[in-house]
Amino acid sequence: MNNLIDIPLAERTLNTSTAEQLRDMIVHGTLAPGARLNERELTAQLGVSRTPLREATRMLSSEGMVELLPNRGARVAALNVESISNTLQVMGALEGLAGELACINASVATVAEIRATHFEMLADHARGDRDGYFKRNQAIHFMIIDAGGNAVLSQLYRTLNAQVRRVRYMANFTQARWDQAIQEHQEILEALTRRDPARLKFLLADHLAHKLTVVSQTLAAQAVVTAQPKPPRRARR
Amino acid sequence: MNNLIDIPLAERTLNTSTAEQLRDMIVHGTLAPGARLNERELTAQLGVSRTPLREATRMLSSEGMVELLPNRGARVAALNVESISNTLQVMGALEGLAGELACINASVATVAEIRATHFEMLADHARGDRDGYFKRNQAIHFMIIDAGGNAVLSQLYRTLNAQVRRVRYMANFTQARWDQAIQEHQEILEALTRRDPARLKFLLADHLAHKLTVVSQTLAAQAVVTAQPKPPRRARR
DNA sequence: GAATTTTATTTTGTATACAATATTGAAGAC
DNA sequence: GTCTTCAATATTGTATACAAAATAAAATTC
Repeated sequence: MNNLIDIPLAERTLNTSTAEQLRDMIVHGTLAPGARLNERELTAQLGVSRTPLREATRMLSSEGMVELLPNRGARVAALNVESISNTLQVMGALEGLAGELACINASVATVAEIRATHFEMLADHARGDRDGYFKRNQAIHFMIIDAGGNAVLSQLYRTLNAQVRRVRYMANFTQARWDQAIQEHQEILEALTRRDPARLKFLLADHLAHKLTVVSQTLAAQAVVTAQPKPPRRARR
Repeated sequence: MNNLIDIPLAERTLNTSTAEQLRDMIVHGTLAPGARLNERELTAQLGVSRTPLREATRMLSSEGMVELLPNRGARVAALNVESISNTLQVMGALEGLAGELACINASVATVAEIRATHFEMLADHARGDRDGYFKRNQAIHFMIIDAGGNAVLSQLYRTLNAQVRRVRYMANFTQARWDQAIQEHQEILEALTRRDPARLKFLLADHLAHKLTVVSQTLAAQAVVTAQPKPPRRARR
């Protein structure tokens, strides 16, 4: 008989992949904050029936991506300064913990890989490649988080990070701030290399606090982003 | 026209209440760690159809309460020392943050209410009323968390707390540990009253570390708790 | 005209039907 | 006896059908 433990080789099912697609659409802004999720439209668009679509939206609601309105379906969670600030605060606490854990648990190979990615990020910075920079930057943060070896922490961090990624703060990311962020990353890498948990914790928290500043400015600038208006309905009979 | 913002007066729907029932069953151990969630059985038991039941289990999977096995449904997430230890570590980081925030944001009235509940908890301790103690204890921790004024943090803490509540660690909760916990709570209250964020953060983290010890012992003792065996199937034709 | 009621239509919530996969038990091979 | 093979059954995944609620348009009142 097959043992229950060793089976998740598994093909995925529609609810999971639909959730992934919706998450992407929300992160990329295709589904704007506050937008209603119309099941008929989305089923047509994604080519699935209502059942897996609804299961997907319910999963997203538990992740905080969408809000459920009883008898009115779901809408994309709002993106205001307060909710993002709250999220970043929590991420700061999680990064702090991850930093401490990473100092204890990170293998030499992992630190080496973080260092390598750090230099690739410096290259992106030198070239002025912002997209590249953001990718490496994310990768470094994920590696530090994962180096802690706490799966619950990693999972939670990713969920929260997706929320923050919904804010497109490129515009408010000045060259000066970029240079400063690079400097901060330099210190982060040094603290990790020296395995100095208190220092690493402080630096990561500080780094995130600066990010909060940039994101807040962005949100204040674009004020409340809402969904586009609905098209008119066709005439009766 | 009705504004979208002010509507969630709302009656709840079946998926939400079913999720609540399942969560309770899992927390109380009616659904043991590792147990498969049979849809036919559960629909009969809860009196709902498969659709809301499935939506509920999908929500629970995003909360980490159950695991989804593609084409094999869902099972209650395992309860091992590692996952609980991970969860408690994260809760510690969150409590630390909450403590700092509470020192800044808690109203005088809130602190007074926490103090009042603290004394009721002392009464429970004096009477040896463990159930009462656990309730007040939970209430105090939730009040501190909520006093921080970070809704994301509150929400996350509650989700993680539900996971930990699945461990019934009463047995390993000795009188000595109980007395010590009471002492720790005394200091926590004092730090909050003095609005000393660093101290409060330390105390809360320390308090949770002790809890981890007790929980670990419990889990080590009862080893791996698994589901009861299945009843035999009726004969063919 | 504006405000209100009524009716049509859409949208969501829930149940069920059908299809695909997994599991079980029995029959057969050895 | 144990190990395969195979068919019956159960279980899950997905689509659809039906019911209830919400929404929007039209009709009515003032």
